[in-house]
Amino acid sequence: MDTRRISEDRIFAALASPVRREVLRLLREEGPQPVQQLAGHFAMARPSFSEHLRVLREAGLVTERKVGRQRLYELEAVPLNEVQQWLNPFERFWRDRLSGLCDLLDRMDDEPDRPDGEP
Amino acid sequence: MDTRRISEDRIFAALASPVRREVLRLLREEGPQPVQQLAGHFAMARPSFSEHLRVLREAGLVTERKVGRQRLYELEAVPLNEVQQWLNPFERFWRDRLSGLCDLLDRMDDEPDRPDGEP
DNA sequence: ACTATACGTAGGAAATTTCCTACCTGTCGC
DNA sequence: GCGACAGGTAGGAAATTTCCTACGTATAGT
Repeated sequence: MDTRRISEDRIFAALASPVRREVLRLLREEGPQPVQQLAGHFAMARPSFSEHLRVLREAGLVTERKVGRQRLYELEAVPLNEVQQWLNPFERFWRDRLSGLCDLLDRMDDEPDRPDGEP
Repeated sequence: MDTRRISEDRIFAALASPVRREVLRLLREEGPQPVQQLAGHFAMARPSFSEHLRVLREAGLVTERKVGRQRLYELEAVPLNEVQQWLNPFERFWRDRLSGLCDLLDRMDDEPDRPDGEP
C-alpha cells in the first residue's frame, strides 16, 4: 500500500485550511463518521464541504467507505508522518528558544493579554 | 514578545507553499542569510520572493535584521511548536498503522479490538 | 416501481494567492 | 553630494481556492 507516497505538497496544502484541520480533529476524537454528521459542525453548503473532503481524500488524509447510502469517512493519519518528519529537524531550534523563554513565561504564567475590555 | 501568539492559521498557511518550506530548510541548514543569497535558490523575480518572506515574517517563522544594506533573515522555529502540538494527538494513529504494516505481532499483542469489516 | 435520503459533480462568482514589471527607500563607497 | 547596490512597495494579470445554486447518482424504505 502506497498510502505514504502522497506528495508532501498536497498534505501541507490540505492542512492549510482550518476547516480541514477541524475535520481531522473530529475524525480523531469521535471516530469514523458519515458526511452528514461531520458537516453538521460547519456553516457551509454541503457541496462546499464535499470539496474539503475531496482535498483531504486526495492528500490521503481520510478514507471513505460506503455503508448503506452513507459514506463513512475515517482518519488516515499515516501521511501526517511526513509532516512530522519535515518538522523533526526543526525541533532542536524551537526547544532552544523555548527553554530560553521559560523564565519569561514563568512571570506571565496565566495572563495572555487583556487590553482593558472586561464587561 | 508575542512570538508564540501568532495564529495557527497563519503558520499552516505559510507552510502550504513549497517555496516557503524550502526557505525555512535553507535557513535551518545554512544559518541566517541575506535575501540575495536565499533568493539565489529560486527562479523567481525578487519582489515575488519578498512576498514569500513577508508571509513567513507575518507567521512569525523568520526574523529580519538589518546588517549594512543587507537584511539578514533568520529562522524563528518557535511557532513550529504549534504545528507539533497540533500534530501530537494524531501520532498514535499513524504509529498504529505503520507498525501494523511493519510488525504484525505488535498488533496482536496489544489490540483486543477487531474493527475490520471484511465482505 | 416510486419516493426520499445521502452525497457527489457541474458550472460559476468572489476572494485570495502568486507571479510579474515598474518604482521607491536606505546604505555603502567614492 | 552621487552612483551602485540591497531589498522593499505598488499595482495588476493569471491561476487557484472557496464558496454558492442547481442537478445527477445510488441506496433504503414503502
